[in-house]
Amino acid sequence: MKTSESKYCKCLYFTANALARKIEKLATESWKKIGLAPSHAYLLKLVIEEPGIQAGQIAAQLQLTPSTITRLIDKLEEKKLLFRASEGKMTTVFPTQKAKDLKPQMKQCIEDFYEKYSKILGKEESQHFIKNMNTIADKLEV
Amino acid sequence: MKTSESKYCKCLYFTANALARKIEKLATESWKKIGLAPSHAYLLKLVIEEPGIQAGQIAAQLQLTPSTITRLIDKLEEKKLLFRASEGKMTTVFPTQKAKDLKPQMKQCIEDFYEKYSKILGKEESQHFIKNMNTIADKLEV
DNA sequence: ACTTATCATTTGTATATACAAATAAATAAA
DNA sequence: TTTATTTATTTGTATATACAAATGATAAGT
Repeated sequence: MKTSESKYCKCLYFTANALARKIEKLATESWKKIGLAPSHAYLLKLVIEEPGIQAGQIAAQLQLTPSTITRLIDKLEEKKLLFRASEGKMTTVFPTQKAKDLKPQMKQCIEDFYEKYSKILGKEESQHFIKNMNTIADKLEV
Repeated sequence: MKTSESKYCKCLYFTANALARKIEKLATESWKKIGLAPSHAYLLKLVIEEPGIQAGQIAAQLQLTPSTITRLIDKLEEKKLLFRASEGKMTTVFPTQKAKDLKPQMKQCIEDFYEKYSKILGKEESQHFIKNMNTIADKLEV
């Protein structure tokens, strides 16, 4: 059933969640080539771009709670894609060589995802929509 | 950090998820009065409106997988808010009296949520935005 | 210097969600 | 009528996420 045909299509909660799930699915497809869940992929990308970034900063950038970041880092550490280095009470995170080697393929996945959705939604429209979502998310900030 | 300040604010995946989480939070607040998670609340509302609705139809309406619906019904059954009645291979679901009694309070929660977000986003804008999300979700339909 | 407060991270626990496999019922094919 | 196929739901298992409490490290107050 299409979202707009659902009884709850008028509800902000329902609509936003249904949309996020569909986008998640699309993203998952694109990242499947390198066997990473989208959230893992974006965290890894961040660490590759800023080696030594602090866990707390990752949380802020990805807008996830610190505990979620701990769990994500755990998984990526298991996969030997990054490692922690403690500095006092802080935890800093670095990419492994394996992760660095993945960089071009990751870029490919991102492009793939971008192509996929802009083909469906249009380049202009999707950019505009993303901006729109950001504006609204910022307004909802507590 | 605001969504628009994140490094990933240009990414559809990231933005849609961050937004959904913020909206979830807002909705959770509104439903807290009667101690229901938003997803539970919407499922229950659906069953109250259509007593005897089939599990599969609930899944279609809420755009969740059948297994997720099973789990949600389990929880609501534990709370004595609804009950299953098997009809052959189908499962139909009915609200209990307790659920029916909650109806006015549920209405209140929905209104509260609506007031909350339209105060922040504007009535017009939020309606428009919801429509926009539906359109996009439909385009992403496989 | 010692105690207390604060801060960053992790752990314990709980929830929502999904996929794949299992089950159970209804329908079609033989 | 038995067997095979399809359909609806549930179960087993796994993931992402969060909140609250615990831990460990620094900083502040005395």
